[in-house]
Amino acid sequence: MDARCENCIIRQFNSLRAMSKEELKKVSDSKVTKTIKKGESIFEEGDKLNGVFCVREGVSKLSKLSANGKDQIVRLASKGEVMGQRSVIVEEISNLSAVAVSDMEVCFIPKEGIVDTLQSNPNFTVEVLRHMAHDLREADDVIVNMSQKTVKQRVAEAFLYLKNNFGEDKEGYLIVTLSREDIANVVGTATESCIRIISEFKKNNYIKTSGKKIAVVDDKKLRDLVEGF
Amino acid sequence: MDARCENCIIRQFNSLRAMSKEELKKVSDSKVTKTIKKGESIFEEGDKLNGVFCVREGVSKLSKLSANGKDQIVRLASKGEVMGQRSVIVEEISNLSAVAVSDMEVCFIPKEGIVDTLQSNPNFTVEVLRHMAHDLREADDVIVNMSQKTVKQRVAEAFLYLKNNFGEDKEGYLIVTLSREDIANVVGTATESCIRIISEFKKNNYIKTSGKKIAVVDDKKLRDLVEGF
DNA sequence: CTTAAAACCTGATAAAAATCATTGTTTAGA
DNA sequence: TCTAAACAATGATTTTTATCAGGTTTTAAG
Repeated sequence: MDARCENCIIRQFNSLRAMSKEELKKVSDSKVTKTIKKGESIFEEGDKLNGVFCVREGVSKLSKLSANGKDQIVRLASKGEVMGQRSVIVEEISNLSAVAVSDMEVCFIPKEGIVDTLQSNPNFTVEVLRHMAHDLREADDVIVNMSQKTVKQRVAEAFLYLKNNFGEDKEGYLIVTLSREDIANVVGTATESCIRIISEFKKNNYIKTSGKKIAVVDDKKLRDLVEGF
Repeated sequence: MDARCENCIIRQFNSLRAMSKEELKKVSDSKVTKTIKKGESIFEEGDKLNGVFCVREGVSKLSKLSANGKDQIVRLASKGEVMGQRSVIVEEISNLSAVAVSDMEVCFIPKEGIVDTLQSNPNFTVEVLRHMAHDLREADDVIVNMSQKTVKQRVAEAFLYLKNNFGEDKEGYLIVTLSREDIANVVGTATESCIRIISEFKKNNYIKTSGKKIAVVDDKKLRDLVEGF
């Protein structure tokens, strides 16, 4: 039994703590660890998933292809998060693609381990349910942001999100380094528009850049912008 | 025990079918029925909900106020749907407001009935979980639509949605009649922009109107528009 | 180190959408 | 049935955003 993976499961699924020791052992024992290089795909929209993926190291983007050929990034998953739960629970093919944004290490948990526990351990199920209810609430917020905020506000929000959720290095640069195109795809805009806004933020000293790395310099100004001042 | 309400619970919560007879009876017996007039509020963003509301008759809009003062309608709930589940499950204050779009009849189910069953009946919990996983997937789709489709495409989509989900009367007019402002708030646009697009659709004979009632005339053209032709 | 490809950036322009202003039309209530 | 308020519609204008076209810089592979 791999303690790191167990922790990963517990933290990531955010609910597996309700599993009994034996259940957890069973799940953890059946895990398979994979190394994935930046840019490689973990699963694709339309794939049938036979289990869930826990992120141990690195960051993955979960995206959906839109009719016009653009990818919309729906969320980012990093250490301690699980990908593919929904598809496993509803037994549908995946509605999202997962692609590594940095070199990654993920562990795969076959669905049997999950599904069995769902059936037999109500506490576990309630915990998963709580987690999903929380995600759904966040999705409501994203919908409101997407439809009511300007591109500029959404870009500002994206930087604050990256800072608060993934942190910054000693020099203040965001740990998660996305390409301009990826940022545009998170925000739902054209890459050029995104770059223009980044240039403007840089000129205003809201952020600074070094290569493709970005650092938030003026938190407050970005927050004000998001709030509409 | 009120058979109509029982049906309402079963269909709406979409998962309560997994409840045992006794559980269902207990829940149904504790129900309170309310009549709500068009325009009246059922609950507000920020309210603490002590139970869920089943819609028996009429339609309600579930919306969230954005920073710029506009309401974003996140979904519409009609006969057989439940409002407030998420807040009850995660025991958080409501993130949405529910306002009647037509005269309504709703029944209130105190949270104890739900929460007890969640703890004790794994099948029920798994069903609720499935339902929520499904909603989350739909939310992903909405996010992609909002960020990647034009306002015109979203308006077209809204009419198709209203037709397919709530139906039309003998003359072909949509049963759910929303104000232009409400349509704009579903689509996430300015009321005037929405009206302009409605006028254009009318001119092109995609739809026809009679007062504030709207009828889809050319399904295919609207679908083509949504798909980007 | 060289070089090709990918990523980034900027300007010009066009298209989409929001806003402001005004008028016409419905609707509900006195 | 009259009237004020709410709603719908449209024009003019501005702002926002996308698109196209062309550069420069960065990156990775030989």
